[in-house]
Amino acid sequence: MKISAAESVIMEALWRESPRAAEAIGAEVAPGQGWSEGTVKTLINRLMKKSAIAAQKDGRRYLYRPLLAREAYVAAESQGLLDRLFEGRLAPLVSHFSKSRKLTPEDVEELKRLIRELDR
Amino acid sequence: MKISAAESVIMEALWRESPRAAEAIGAEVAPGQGWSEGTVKTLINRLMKKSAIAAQKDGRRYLYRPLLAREAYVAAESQGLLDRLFEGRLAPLVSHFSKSRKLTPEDVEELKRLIRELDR
DNA sequence: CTCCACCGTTTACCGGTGTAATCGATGATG
DNA sequence: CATCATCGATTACACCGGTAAACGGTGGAG
Repeated sequence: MKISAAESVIMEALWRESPRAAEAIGAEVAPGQGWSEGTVKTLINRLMKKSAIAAQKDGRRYLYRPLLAREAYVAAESQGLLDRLFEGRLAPLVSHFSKSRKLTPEDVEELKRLIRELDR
Repeated sequence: MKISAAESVIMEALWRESPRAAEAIGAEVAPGQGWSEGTVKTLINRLMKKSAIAAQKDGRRYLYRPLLAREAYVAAESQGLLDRLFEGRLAPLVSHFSKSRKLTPEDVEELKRLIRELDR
């Protein structure tokens, strides 16, 4: 099941810390997104219907935690982008960024390090 | 204005070859997507409203061509993914792929080549 | 025991998207 | 010239997503 953009904001909050109550999630993300508490509740419910998160009772409230791992989500999204725009391959994407000069010197340094590791 | 997934199929066709008539676009993409000709027309119209493509009259029909450059579209989509999932930086994305072993030897070779070029 | 505050659930609504049928103009055909 | 086949334009409609208010149960306060 696809996670929408707004839903992913909730997921990110839970990936940062879980389990947490709806109130805590709202407190963290609602102001920045300009959301009301009601919006947070709706998104939590939709994520439960999609089985992306689960709830465990804690007294009178629920604590939520992710069922979908961030790794899996990131992998699917990234692969999707590569497939749609770069024939499924990573090198053309890197090439795109290098051409558009969006790489900081630190990026270049880290890329070099990664490549070196790949050889071992 | 945002280009939707279905619309991007039309864009890709026009990026491959333009200007072209609606019929030619449909002939190329409709069967693969399971679309009728009507669907192609609708998508073309929406892209015109979004000023992502333009039409020039050619006798009794129109020929369409992209106004939005593929480069710009790819750049926006890619940056969006990086921002949402990798703190806006490229290195973490590459790291993600290397960790999940999604890199072919050719990918690694090409990445090395790219990195070498970056130093110059 | 009663009422309230709180929390999750249900319902609402609008705009966008996927998918398509219908309409209306116009060039081609008999 | 009248009719037909074609195109693009208009309209349709259901579903999803963003945003939120209303509803309903229940634990705690008086």
